[in-house]
Amino acid sequence: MANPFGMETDRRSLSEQAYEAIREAILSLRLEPGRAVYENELANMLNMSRTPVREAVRTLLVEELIEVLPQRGMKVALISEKKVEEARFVRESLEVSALRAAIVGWHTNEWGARLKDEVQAALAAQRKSAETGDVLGFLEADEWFHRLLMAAADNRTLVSIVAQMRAHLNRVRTLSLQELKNVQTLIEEHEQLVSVLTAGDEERAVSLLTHHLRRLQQDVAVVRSQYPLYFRD
Amino acid sequence: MANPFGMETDRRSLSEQAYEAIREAILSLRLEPGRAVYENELANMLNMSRTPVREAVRTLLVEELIEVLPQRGMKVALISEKKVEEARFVRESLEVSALRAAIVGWHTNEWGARLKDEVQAALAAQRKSAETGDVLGFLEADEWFHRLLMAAADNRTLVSIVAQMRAHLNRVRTLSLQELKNVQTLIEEHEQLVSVLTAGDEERAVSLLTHHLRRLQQDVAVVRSQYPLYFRD
DNA sequence: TGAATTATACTTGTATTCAAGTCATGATAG
DNA sequence: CTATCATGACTTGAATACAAGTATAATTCA
Repeated sequence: MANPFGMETDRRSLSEQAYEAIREAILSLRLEPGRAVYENELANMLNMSRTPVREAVRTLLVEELIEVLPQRGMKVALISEKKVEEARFVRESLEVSALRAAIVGWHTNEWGARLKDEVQAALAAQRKSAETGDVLGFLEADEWFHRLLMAAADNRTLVSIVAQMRAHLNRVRTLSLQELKNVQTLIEEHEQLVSVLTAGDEERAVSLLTHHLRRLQQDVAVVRSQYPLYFRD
Repeated sequence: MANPFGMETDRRSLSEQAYEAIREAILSLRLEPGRAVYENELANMLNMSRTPVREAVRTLLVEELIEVLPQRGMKVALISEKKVEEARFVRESLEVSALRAAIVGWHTNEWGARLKDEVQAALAAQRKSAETGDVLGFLEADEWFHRLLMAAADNRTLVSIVAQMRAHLNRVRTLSLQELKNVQTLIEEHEQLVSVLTAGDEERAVSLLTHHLRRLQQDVAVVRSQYPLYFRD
């Protein structure tokens, strides 16, 4: 056997590894908005050639997380208020629709029981991250929670689009949560949503979720005033 | 000057050209669902090397229009009933939301006047394509019409996602429209929608649009029975 | 004869090489 | 001193070369 220690080499292609690594670096703001990056630089960082990096960049280009200036270089996309609001709008539309489609099965079918436990786990994880001040962990738990909400709608395409929208929203959220100020409110809204959902009040649930998802709109202006260099327009 | 005749060489990158060409070939069904394709084959067809083809494929992969089987080849994605319904659901959610967001300005602001003329032009184009039996032209005019509906919402992100969803829906529609049977109904629904919209009846407009967009659900089963080899699952 | 094994001819994945555009720098001509 | 034009050091874009996995055909051995 070529690999007696089971030190399994990453069997994902280098392109995928590059994609995930670069994307994560952008979303976590380790690669800050507006920063110039170069294919060679990324390739060296990731110990690979330019080829897989280029393929990863190609995907990040579609997601508008990177911009390429031909023959001049690339840069991490600046945050655009317009783009953020567009993404937020799309997310609200889809997540509300998913909630409406799923609410029937929330009680009746198999989803209900299994989901409710996991929802509690997600909430617990979020509370814990809030206590320890782990912003990144908080956002992960938040994503977990919202994914569970959508799960019952059984629409992977929808979930993946929402995830794509989240990419643009998360950079704002990461910045706005630096002081972990409003996290308590967010968690409370999650809990409220769950209780209304188990009570079966569709309209109230939709209203709560809509309100919850619009909260970001206030943050944008604040964040922009704190980090003007991260913004475009 | 190197080019005295103004024979402007395509200034788009080869990657982009490849992407558009391959995508168009898939959507028009010239590359039929399930057909095996190879990077070399496509590169030869397009008179370029594998490199730009690979970059194009990378994007088509994200859109789920192509599948790659490592070290074995690629194939044009089969039509999936599940995927089609997921895409249709997403489209309905977004297009309805856009309509609701835009309906206010349909009368009042600048959009109204400019749009209405173009809407009539789009409808005319659609009627003409219906007469001449031009399926591809019909779908293009249809897309034009729906783009105009969404335009007033001023959300490019939303429009681009709907366009992505349309890719999966269009293959079904292209097949179902081969006999140009229901086109009259579709056009009439468009006209109705416009008149209700100018009348300012939001709820009725939403109801009409929803109904219009759900029409595809019936077609899928019919198309599948006619072209079973194009389907997965 | 038949099953296991080795060639072989494909494929995609990745690295490397070459081409061509951009920009800053500095020499050069006026 | 100023404006213009080479020059060179970058960049991304694209082509080619090489590596490695897969499936099929050919071959060997029992």
